[in-house]
Amino acid sequence: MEGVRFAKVTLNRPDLRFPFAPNFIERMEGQRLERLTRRAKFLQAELSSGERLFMHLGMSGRFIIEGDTALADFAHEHAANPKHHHVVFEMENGAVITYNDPRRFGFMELIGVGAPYRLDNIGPEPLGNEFNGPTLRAALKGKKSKIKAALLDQRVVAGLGNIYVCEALYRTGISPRRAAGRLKVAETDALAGHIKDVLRAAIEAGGSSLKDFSNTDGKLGYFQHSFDVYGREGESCKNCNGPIKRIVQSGRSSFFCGVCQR
DNA sequence: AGTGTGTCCTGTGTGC
DNA sequence: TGCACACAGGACACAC
Repeated sequence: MEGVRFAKVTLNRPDLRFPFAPNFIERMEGQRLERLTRRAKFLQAELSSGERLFMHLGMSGRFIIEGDTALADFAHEHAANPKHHHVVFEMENGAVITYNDPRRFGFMELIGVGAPYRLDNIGPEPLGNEFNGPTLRAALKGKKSKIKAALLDQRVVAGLGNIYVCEALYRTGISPRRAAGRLKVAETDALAGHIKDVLRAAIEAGGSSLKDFSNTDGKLGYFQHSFDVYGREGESCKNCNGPIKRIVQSGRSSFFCGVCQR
């Protein structure tokens, strides 16, 4: 899509999770997509008009790539139901990009030139140099919230979700119930390292496919087979053989080993 | 500043 | 097989 103009934009409904921006189609058609990047869990398209289109897949969103310039080997392993085709981008080079999202937890937001966006004040990318033991420690300083909630807070570190927080805490041997501001220096150092490690391993495995997640080639990821604790309630801990527990924290499941994680 | 709850939706898996 | 129900990768609003 980079360097190519939007020839035709079709909206099959007035909203996803949020309503589409006013005059969405008119503001998109004819614009060239200058750069396509990612920040946290958001895709960002910079348009030649200077406006920015942010796209979030929510939990069930996916893009389908078709047309005469589509990657030859692009194909989803499970077909999408066309009744959830909500947005279609027809590019000037013949590529057709369709956004499909059964649950409609995803969204697209078109932000005017110079206007602020909700990503402006989020934390560092976990795989970047700005995220490390000392910066994590600084972000957690004085926090009374649980470390589980703190790591899901995008202002602390951007882009971690429920799965990888559970896995990183297990690898570090830290209970999800610990107060975030009371971790020791050695613990925040180790935690930052394990966060990077688990993300790198997951990316290497093509991501985690719980239901129908696909990576950017449309292929299923397989990191779910490498989970140590996520979704493994009642199974034995790989380290101590004790049972993996599940608790609910701020409405989300936390999986952990009560013996290894303190 | 925290925590907990509810909300937006549909699809899937489980248990009866 | 049919049905009811719990639960799901995220982010936000709101009450307390």
